[in-house]
Amino acid sequence: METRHAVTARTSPESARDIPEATVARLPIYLRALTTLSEQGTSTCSSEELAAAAGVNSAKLRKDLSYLGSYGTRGVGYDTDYLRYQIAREIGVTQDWPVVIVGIGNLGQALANYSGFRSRGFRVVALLDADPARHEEVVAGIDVRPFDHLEKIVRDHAVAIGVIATPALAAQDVADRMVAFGITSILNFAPTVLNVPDQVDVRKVDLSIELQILAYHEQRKAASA
Amino acid sequence: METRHAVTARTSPESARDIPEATVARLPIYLRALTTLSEQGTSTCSSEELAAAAGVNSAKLRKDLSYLGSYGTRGVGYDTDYLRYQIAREIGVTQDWPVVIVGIGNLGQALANYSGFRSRGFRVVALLDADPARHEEVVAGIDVRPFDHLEKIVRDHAVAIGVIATPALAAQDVADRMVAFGITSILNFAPTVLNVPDQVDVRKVDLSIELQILAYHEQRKAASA
DNA sequence: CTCGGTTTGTTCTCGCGTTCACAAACTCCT
DNA sequence: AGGAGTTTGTGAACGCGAGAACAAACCGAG
Repeated sequence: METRHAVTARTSPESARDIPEATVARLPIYLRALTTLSEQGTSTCSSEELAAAAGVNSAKLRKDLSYLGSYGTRGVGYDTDYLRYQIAREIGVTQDWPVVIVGIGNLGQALANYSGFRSRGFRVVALLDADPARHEEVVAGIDVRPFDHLEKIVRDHAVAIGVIATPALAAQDVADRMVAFGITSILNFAPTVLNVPDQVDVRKVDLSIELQILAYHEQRKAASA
Repeated sequence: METRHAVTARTSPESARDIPEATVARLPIYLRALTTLSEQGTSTCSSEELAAAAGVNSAKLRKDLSYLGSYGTRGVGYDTDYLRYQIAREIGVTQDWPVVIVGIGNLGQALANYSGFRSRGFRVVALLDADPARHEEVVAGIDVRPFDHLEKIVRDHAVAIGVIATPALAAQDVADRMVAFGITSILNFAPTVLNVPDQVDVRKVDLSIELQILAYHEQRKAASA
């Protein structure tokens, strides 16, 4: 986890409170649970209900929400749609985030096709790949373009978020260029530790690491049986 | 995080110590870093070097490793291959883990093709999908088979780990059947909270949640600029 | 208007994880 | 053999997050 810069001193008065990292990581879960509840026609929900839908403790949920403000009504609960909007606004998904994906292998294609991005305020503005053979292709309705176009695309669309879905060897180079062209948040699917400046946020998703963690616990279960 | 059952009392004498969850989550990272170092011809490394390769603090690394035992030499460092083997053994990836993947959409295909599984002790023994139209296909050299075959496959191959890459609506049902047939570890890519018994471990990977977390920080950066 | 029931927001305590700092242990050089 | 220089392993301090518990606030009935 990157150390947050302690420049929380004198920003805009209303968004000054900083939210614990653990809470930030759960807000999207609450958002999804609220959307589900809303689609089921629930207009009001208690912290108990919402917590159950999100798979967390109700005390934790209430504490998390308290960092955003007082959006509930005691004795009643939370207005589903109102709370949903407040969380979405706090996360920042009420606005549109242009995203560029680099590396159109199996995973890159899966990401490009993933409808969950678009519906949550993320718009894939470009798919890039180093392999010229792929530049003919169209994936998810988007042309695959040469990696060289990165700079122009980032500039033209004011892209702040980049996704790396390349092989491990290429990842650091891709990250370096992304940073050089002004991208400040990277979601990395390549199995490598990325080296980036402090101002740049990196989140890593590693499929095989998750499996290995499961294997460890599985081994323990087998050993104690 | 599921609460660990406190049956640590009288298990096999050598693997009795329990390793903190946070450490377990980092062991695969160390494993990868060690493999990289080994491939580069490094036969010995200090905690400082290894920590740099893994992207963590060297004190944290040493403490993590101390839970496994005393595998280093003071004044010298760690033997790369030896330490690598010890971590692999502790995680459990020296043995072979049969894995079944359910849901062969874009993501399922990406997972089936991911070479990082096989090279780390995971073997995909079956690809299942509910859609009959896909049962003709062969993905990554493996036949796609009907979801009904799950029970037989789990029994025949003694599968303990299942991967869910279906749409959100199908995920809970798939999980229920996996559990019913004896699977005790689930890696869930579907954007839903799964309900499973306590003995079953679930890990969740959610692509859009990671992006939303980045968006939150990105918004903060923009606000304080 | 008051009172009982309900649910939020918050305070407090506890445990886990991170980090510092240092003693113990090893190597190498003289 | 002895001492200087490294590097590990760990004890201790610190900070953050989880959960319990409760007071404050709201609704509705009488």
